Amino acid sequence: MTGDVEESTVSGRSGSLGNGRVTMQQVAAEAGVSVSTVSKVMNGRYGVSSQTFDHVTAVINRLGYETSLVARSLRNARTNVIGVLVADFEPFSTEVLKGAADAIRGTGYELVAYSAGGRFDEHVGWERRYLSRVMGTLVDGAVLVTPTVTDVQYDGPVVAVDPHTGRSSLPTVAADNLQGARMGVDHLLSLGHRRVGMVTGRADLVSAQLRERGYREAHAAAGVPVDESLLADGAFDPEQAREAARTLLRLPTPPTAIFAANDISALATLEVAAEMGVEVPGSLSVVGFDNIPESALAHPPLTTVQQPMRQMGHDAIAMLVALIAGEQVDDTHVTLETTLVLRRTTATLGDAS
Amino acid sequence: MTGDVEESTVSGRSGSLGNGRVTMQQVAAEAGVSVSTVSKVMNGRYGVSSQTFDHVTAVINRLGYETSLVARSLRNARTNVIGVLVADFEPFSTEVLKGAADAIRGTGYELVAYSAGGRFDEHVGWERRYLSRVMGTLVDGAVLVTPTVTDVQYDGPVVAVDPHTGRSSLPTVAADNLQGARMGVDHLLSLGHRRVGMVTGRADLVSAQLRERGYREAHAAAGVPVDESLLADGAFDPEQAREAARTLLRLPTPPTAIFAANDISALATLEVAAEMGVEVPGSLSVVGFDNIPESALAHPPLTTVQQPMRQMGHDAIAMLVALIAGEQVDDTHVTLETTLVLRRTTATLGDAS
DNA sequence: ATCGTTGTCGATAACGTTTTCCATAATCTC
DNA sequence: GAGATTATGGAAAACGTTATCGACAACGAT
Repeated sequence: MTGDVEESTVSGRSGSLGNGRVTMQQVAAEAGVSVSTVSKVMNGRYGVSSQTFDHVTAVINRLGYETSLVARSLRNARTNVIGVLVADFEPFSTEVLKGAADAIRGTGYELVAYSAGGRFDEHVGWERRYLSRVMGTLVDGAVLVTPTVTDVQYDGPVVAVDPHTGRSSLPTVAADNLQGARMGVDHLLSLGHRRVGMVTGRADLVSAQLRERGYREAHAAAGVPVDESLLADGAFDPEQAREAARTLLRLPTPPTAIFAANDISALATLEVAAEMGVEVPGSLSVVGFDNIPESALAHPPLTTVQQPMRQMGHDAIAMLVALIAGEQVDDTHVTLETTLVLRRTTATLGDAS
Repeated sequence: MTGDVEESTVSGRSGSLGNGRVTMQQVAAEAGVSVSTVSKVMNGRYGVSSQTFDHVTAVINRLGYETSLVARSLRNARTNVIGVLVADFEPFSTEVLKGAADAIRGTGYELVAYSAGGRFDEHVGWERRYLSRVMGTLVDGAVLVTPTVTDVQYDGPVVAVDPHTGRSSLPTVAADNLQGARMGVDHLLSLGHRRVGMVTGRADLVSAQLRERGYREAHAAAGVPVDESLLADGAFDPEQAREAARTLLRLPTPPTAIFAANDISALATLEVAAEMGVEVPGSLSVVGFDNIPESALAHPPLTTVQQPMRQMGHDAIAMLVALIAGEQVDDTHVTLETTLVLRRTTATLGDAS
């Protein structure tokens, strides 16, 4: 009656099949029942006596049977997997991934990450092709974390986590670039700075445009006119940002503060300042945008506008799960607040410390 | 005869099916051929005239048909996907992932990353369960990048990228911890230091043991006796490493150099030195291990022993692909050389700069 | 004693491919 | 022009599940 009987019967039989894996048929044969019954046992369905349940369970364990997920997926037309497509494993997407991994817990979905491997720009439309390939066959839904996702269109359950756009045809989770930039520049202005320079970002990205707009709006709100010569193109690129910072600091009357569209750019600005012997924050205040991990380690530690990256990943998954479940999602364009992280690169104007 | 005819026939029909995706049946029906033929066209198999080939291709494009990967996998008993299991998306595993993503190109495999989401230690044996679940059903092979993979056993194509062990029952790609540690300590010794302290790592990990052994061997080779009071337990933990560094620097005759088993520990040591007013590298030289991205940003930038993380990911994939193909792999325990990255935390003994 | 009920279990048809094999039509050889 | 060869297309069986439904025994109720 008990399980001991199971243990003694047919021992090495399962190992006989070449390379393969134990199948449900084999379990059924071994247990002397039908595959239907084994299936029921595996899924805890109603309609099997506790006797046979125990018996089949014992056989399953003994044979080390694991259900074939592809067969199940084929049959059920769903995979219970959510895919996250990242352009590359850089700090931003990695943080988003962590948030997503956190949010996936308890949803019944598995999370897998696909990386385009950096070569993203080479293949325009990669996202599109990726989506048509894996959606509905490998994953039930997808989160896109790619730099230029704006033009992607897709009808299935897909949400874009977008550091660079507030809006797209896809459901989106993004940070409030405008508000963040305004806040960062406001901070500088309230410190007494009147000549605030800006290292701008890639002109084609909405995020960069919004951040510049925030810069202007902050000035307008404070009644400070914008000196156009104080804006230099950094293009979200370290090298170009360095160049932009140099341009700014070599001005006849250089700015006393610089707002960078990017932490990368802000870090570059810091380097240039150090090169030129400009004290930060003594003679120059700097504010960045993003709050990538490196910012805290810079010298001095960078004051910056933080995007809630983990939160973005989290919310994206939550929204996607709702979307897949067919629930009515009220707002498909979530905008998350940014926060100002005060560190040591800003000081009141004229303050030598 | 040409393709124009295709464009004009049946237009909106494909959109009629509820949620679904275009299937091969539909393409076949639409093109007026059998599914076999469509399959042949999709896979470029022999036995279809160029006429029908073009015709079917046109229909495929018009309907936007994509082959169902799960059905294909079920039929072929292979998925053409390789999985990488990481404990968490921290710097080390992220770098490995990049190397892997790079190596996967052109192999015909797709790469997906699974994260245990940090909660790794909570579930002992997670790797085991993961493997039995996904292997042979979602992936054809797997790379394990987990902290304590030593005890995992599995017969399928699996290779472990292991920062902490030179050997395990699984095929392994690892860095040469012994040689690296010896090199790091050697550097210190050759700079004239005679009292070299060590902040050791987690005693249960082979990597930590090897690094300590390297420390001792370097001393032996240089004919310098090891003062046991100069070893303090850092346990690969920031807090504990700080404590260890404090202990070392408060010694009656403190060390003039410290070798840390870890960059994390080295960074902690740097902090403690700053706290206590000990000049680096003026009064204290420091060498770390790993070369995580943060090290370059520390102040002063950390001299450290670099593990070739990208390379490890790359080699792991290469080996795994060979394993899956059933090729004879000569050495299943690859050990990669480490290199010393000289930055600014080391100086000759007594040199005030 | 007969007739529903319930409780168990198994046959079977999908799911969307790929592949092997067979049927036909077209072409070639003598 | 008859038989053999070659091209082309399709039928059907698998891959390993799950869900629906029907079969059957055992049982209580009338």
